[in-house]
Amino acid sequence: MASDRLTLGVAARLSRYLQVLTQARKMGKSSISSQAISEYTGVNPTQIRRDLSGFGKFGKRGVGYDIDSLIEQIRKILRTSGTHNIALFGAGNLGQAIATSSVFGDHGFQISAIFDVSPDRVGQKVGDLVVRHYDEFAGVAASEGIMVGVLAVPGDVAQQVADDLVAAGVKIIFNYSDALLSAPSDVTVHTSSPAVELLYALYFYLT
Amino acid sequence: MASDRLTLGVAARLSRYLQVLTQARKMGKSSISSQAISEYTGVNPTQIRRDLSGFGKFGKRGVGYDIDSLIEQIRKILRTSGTHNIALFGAGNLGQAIATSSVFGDHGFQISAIFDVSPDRVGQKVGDLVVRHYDEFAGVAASEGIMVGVLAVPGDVAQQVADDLVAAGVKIIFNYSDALLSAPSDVTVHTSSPAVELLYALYFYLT
DNA sequence: GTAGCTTGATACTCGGCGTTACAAAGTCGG
DNA sequence: CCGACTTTGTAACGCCGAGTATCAAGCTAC
Repeated sequence: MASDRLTLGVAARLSRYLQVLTQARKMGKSSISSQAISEYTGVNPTQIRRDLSGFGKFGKRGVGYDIDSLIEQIRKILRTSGTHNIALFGAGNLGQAIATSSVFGDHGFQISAIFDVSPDRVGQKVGDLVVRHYDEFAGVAASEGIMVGVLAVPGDVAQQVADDLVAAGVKIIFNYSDALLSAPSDVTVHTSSPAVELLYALYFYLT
Repeated sequence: MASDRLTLGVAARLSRYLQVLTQARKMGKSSISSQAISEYTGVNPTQIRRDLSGFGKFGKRGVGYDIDSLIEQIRKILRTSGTHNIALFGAGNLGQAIATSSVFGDHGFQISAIFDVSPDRVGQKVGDLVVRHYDEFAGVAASEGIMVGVLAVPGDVAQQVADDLVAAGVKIIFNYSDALLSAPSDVTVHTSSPAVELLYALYFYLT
């Protein structure tokens, strides 16, 4: 079994290819060249071909890569082929935006529950789901085996929620709040920080 | 003039340090060690010290770095000290979430206008701003010198808005929609793709 | 069949980053 | 005042990822 862990760089690039492929498919394309992927990702075309050819011969010379089959192949490589249940915390503006967007669904992540504490929001429908009270989370986590939690809560309660998630066995926390979160080392915390990315982009524009 | 462009890696890390420092300051801390920054960013402490010491001696041995002055120094290095005006497009759930959040403001980005096309939203107040009609954008861009545009619009109109931004001289586009955007090479397009980042995190958890 | 793409593969180089090690400078407790 | 401890600043070394250049093989189209 060639379960050699991919390097960070390869895994990151494969994920990005996946995004481009998913969108290209939505736009009705059926095949795409490494050159075209390069234009959308900024990754060198040779690098792209090397990344892909390391796992098999997915492309057709003179044509490019078949989008549907390439998506499937990359999903296999990343071991994320199936559907993954995720839980969303916070049904405010941000939570609603996430719940009604297709960004997660397009990549095999199904939001299986939304939690909030506000009585105004609990019981309301957001997308296809009904917002449940935060107290119900422990039970849901146990029965559905939630591994990923998405935090769309205010920064001052984010750590508290994160602690509860860790206690319930969640292994990946996606943090949309601006708080810095502490978690055990076996839990992956990813904090979304648009302003930081913006600073970074701005620097390269200014110089 | 030492306008040597920083390498990609250094600029990216400095931006992340800035996020940690900003949050640490909010939590009332006044100084921080490279070790502590490392725990939040995952960057090697030696690497952090090397990044910083390349520009001057900012720390105190035995103590750490003074947070306020380090933030100022990094801002200087990144040439992003001042306040930057950005324009937000789309006043739906996502747009409102962005407008009322402090993530951009904390890093010197001031949202100076919000645009939408829906009559229901135009004229409404979001945060401190009144939503303006999208048609007004060209005029605002000319008078305020907007360089950064944030797209919180549906995917099917994102490219159209992006084209208008390019025409108005915007140089950095931050795309929250799931569409792939085409733009001239002198315009930086950054697409937020949480699902991709999630896939990436999931891969490393599964293996 | 020929011209023109595009993939697949190899060799080479360069640079970023982790690692290790250590001196210098500060804090803290007695 | 002294000694233990912490933390920065700096240098040396080596690995590995990624860009570059180059070429053969295979597919399409005319």
